[in-house]
Amino acid sequence: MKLNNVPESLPPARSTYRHGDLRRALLDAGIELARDGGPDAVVLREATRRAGVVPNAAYRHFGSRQALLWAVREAALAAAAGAMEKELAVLPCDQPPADFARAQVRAIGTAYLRFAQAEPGLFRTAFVVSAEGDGQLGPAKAGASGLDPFQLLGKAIDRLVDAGVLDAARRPNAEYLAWSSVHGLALLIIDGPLRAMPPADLHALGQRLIDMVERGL
Amino acid sequence: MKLNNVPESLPPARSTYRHGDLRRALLDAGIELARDGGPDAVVLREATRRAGVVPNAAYRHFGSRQALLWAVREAALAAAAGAMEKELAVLPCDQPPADFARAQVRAIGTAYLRFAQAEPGLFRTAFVVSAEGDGQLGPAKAGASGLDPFQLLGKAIDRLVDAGVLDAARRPNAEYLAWSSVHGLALLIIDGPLRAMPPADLHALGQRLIDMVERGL
DNA sequence: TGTACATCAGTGAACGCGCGTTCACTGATGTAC
DNA sequence: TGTACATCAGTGAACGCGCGTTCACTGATGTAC
Repeated sequence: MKLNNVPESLPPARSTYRHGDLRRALLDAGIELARDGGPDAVVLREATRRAGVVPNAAYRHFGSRQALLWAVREAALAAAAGAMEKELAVLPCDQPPADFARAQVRAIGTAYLRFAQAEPGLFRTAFVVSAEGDGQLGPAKAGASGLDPFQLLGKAIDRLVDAGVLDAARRPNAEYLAWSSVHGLALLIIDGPLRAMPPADLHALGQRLIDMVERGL
Repeated sequence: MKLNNVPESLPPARSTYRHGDLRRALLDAGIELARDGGPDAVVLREATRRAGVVPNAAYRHFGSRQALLWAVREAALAAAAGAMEKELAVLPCDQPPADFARAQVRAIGTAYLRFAQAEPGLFRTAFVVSAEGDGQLGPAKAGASGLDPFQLLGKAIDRLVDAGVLDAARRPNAEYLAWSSVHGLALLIIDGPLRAMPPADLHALGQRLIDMVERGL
């Protein structure tokens, strides 16, 4: 398999001196790293390696490792938002407003859980801000609708109020209650004691959790 | 301030060749590190430094860094269990069984949230198993009652069934639903978007969450 | 259309860091006689 | 009660690792004349 003189499994050596779009390549590599190992796996040197470039070349495009990590996180948030929008898009519109509003909230919760299971690394990169992140997290990036995952949830809960399903007095901070439940379950699943549960059971448990939130909110 | 010739802020140099109880000292240092920085901060070299001992001395007592981390984690779990037991102990017993059972579940949830806020580093060490932990986590260590936090929750939910508050059909896996909610909120608080919320509001939100779970279970 | 030049993306080499872990050692302790 | 000795807790020195980051550079590109 040694058709050329570069070690296999390395990206093909560039023929050009300039890369073309190194920023994009580094970001893609970073996303791949996050996908496989979560935020801690997003490492400058490995990203440059995958892009077929010398380590310090990254500094033309990202001021620091943190800057790259933030960019990856934005991509992860956008991916999560996209997953939610996709789940919302398939909902039938021809139903009573109350049912529709409820279905939207359920869809968002379901999408959150599905995303966590399908892409645990990206999920952790998007939503498990490590302690050193502090207050530095900028405005989260959006899906196609221009809304980030948290805003999507907020809007869905607003619609619950509009449809008369949720008492307006209970509205304030309700998104945090819903988010907590679904976020906690996601974590128990992706690296907690629920790791070993079969996917079908996990889905059923997720739906029970969402039932619980719907009833309890 | 240089009364002796050792750098300040270092533990006083031992006069004896043997340490006395190095294992304990390393464990204590590890717990302190976890308290300040979570599981990732539990670092062999720093623990030995704090114990006033050369780095490799640790290997007389712990086979690896992981072994120390597990010991610290057990201590953190025991601390969490202890906090729950304390919260349970102050509950008045002279109330209807249904109310009592409910109060016990609430007490456990409240203690969980309080523990997360009071000791975020230990909380993360106990309950946020990093992905590389895999299946290696042994049986969790216990509080005074001999039960770990999860078992305490399980028993409390059993009592909910016994008291007729929770339908037996809903019992299976119910602890995971409750745990998810409270676990998620704890994480949103200790290193999520709720970091900045005033403690009083956080407590209120926690109680609303527990209300939600109680109603929705 | 052709040439001089400024720009700046990627190179090459090196830095200091702290980590986990291994090796052969030394010297205080407690036990057997 | 005193001495020889085995045990094994802690020492000293070193290893290799991968990381983020800085420096002075080089050479392809695109623009101005």
